Amino acid sequence: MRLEKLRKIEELGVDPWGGRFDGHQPIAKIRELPVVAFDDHPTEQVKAAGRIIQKRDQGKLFFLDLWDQTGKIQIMIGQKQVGEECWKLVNLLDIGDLIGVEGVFGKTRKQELSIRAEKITILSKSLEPHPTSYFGMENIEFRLRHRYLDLIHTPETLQRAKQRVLIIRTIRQFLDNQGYMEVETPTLHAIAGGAAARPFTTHHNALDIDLFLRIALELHLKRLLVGGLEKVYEIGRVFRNEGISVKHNPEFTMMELYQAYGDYRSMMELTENLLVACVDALGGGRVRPWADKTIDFNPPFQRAKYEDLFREHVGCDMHNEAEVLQAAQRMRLKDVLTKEHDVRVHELFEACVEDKLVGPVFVYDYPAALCPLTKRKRENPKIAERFELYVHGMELANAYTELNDPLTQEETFKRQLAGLPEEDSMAKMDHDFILAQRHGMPPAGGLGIGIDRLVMLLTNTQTIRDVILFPLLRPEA
RNA sequence: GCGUCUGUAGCUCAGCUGGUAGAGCACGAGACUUUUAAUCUUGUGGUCGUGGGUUCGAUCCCCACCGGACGCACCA
Repeated sequence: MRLEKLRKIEELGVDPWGGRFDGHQPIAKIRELPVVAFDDHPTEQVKAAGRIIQKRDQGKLFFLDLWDQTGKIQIMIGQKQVGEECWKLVNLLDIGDLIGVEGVFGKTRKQELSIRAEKITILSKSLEPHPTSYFGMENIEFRLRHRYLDLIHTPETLQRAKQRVLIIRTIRQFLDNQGYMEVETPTLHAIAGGAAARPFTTHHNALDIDLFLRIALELHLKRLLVGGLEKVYEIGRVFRNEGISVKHNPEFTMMELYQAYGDYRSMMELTENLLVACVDALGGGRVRPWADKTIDFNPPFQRAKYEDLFREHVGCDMHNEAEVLQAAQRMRLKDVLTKEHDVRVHELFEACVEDKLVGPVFVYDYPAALCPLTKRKRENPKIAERFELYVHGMELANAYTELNDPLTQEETFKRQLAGLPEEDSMAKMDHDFILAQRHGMPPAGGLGIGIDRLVMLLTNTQTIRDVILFPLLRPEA
């Protein structure tokens, strides 16, 4: 059917696939121009390009709704006004086609801002019918598999995509202004370290070696600290070969930064300032909606010691091994007996505390065994100088005072390796990294933020797949 | 991986104690130079996710498989 029209357009001597179309204005800008009713003979010449999303055929007069990234506007096309050749073309237009319009800006008798077309240029024919604009796209799978249509026909999807860009741009500006240097480190790793996650495996043919897609940015950025890049960050994709959920996509975007001569306290300040900058950049105030609740981003954020939260919600002292074991058994945690104390502690924390954290709240001072890359407190080596920022039960940021002592680092790597399948261990022995550290790594604060989750929280989006344009889906049969 | 729900026209959805399907929009034809979910007349459009089974007969019941949603598990 549409192929038939395509042929007819070609018979008119017109290229249905268009070409360069210069000098058009964004529709939103056109709508801001001073407006005169068509009956009062406006003279404002405008030029727009976009997609036809609706058509109202009035015989010798056509009304189209033209849509571009910035907005939509009505196009009025009269047979007498555009001439015979153009009129033939207009009759071959469908919803979904891309066109260029040149004409006069004004408003109709019904007060609708419009462009009265003098010339129509077809820029591309749509051979497939588009979803109807009124009913939109309800089927989630259909939207995800046809994100290009979702962006056109679901305003919120485009809105979120734009907000994501704005958030990332704000982070870059914020960090660049503070003298941070943005770098790119490898995504192909020989050892997938820096976090506890199963990596994706791939193979390099020429070298005939297996490689892993990175699960974190950490270890290369720290090598750069050794190399004298004192304030460094990267925003990049990481890959974890694990389950998919409303909070997890196999590939997601991390921002990690490192500041020489800082610690986790300086990271706390920075995190707070950075988030507030993002919130302010989006507009709409610092108290933001989240499902049927709200999130208050007004600083200072709450600060809570891990140990205190543990006592409050689990009901015992996290250092008391016997009580912790009892609590773990009471909660029916799996394999309690085979796990070491700190692991039990954290499983209890996740089971009893996490969901109760409304936040934003900095939870700080973690059991050391959970944190092989973190500096221990000088006065208490069982505690690591780490915090996580929680918002409505979601981990949004993670920061350490970085461990810069290569001897301790080697020990924590070894200790983590003992008795654990390597892929389950956060610390994979990485001699090359330790060698770098042995050349003198500055004391530093480090911070990681899950960008996708940040976008979720700031845009009131309850599922990660709606802040990622193309989330992973199983291919259709 | 387990459990619950789900898959009908391009889109949004009806339907049926089991008798091989309907609407709106979109698309085609016709009328209309101020419509805006345009309207009016009329027409086209479906392997009812796939494959088996039960049945005289399956979109409907049963089984398996393939997608998807949610929950649990996994994931600091």
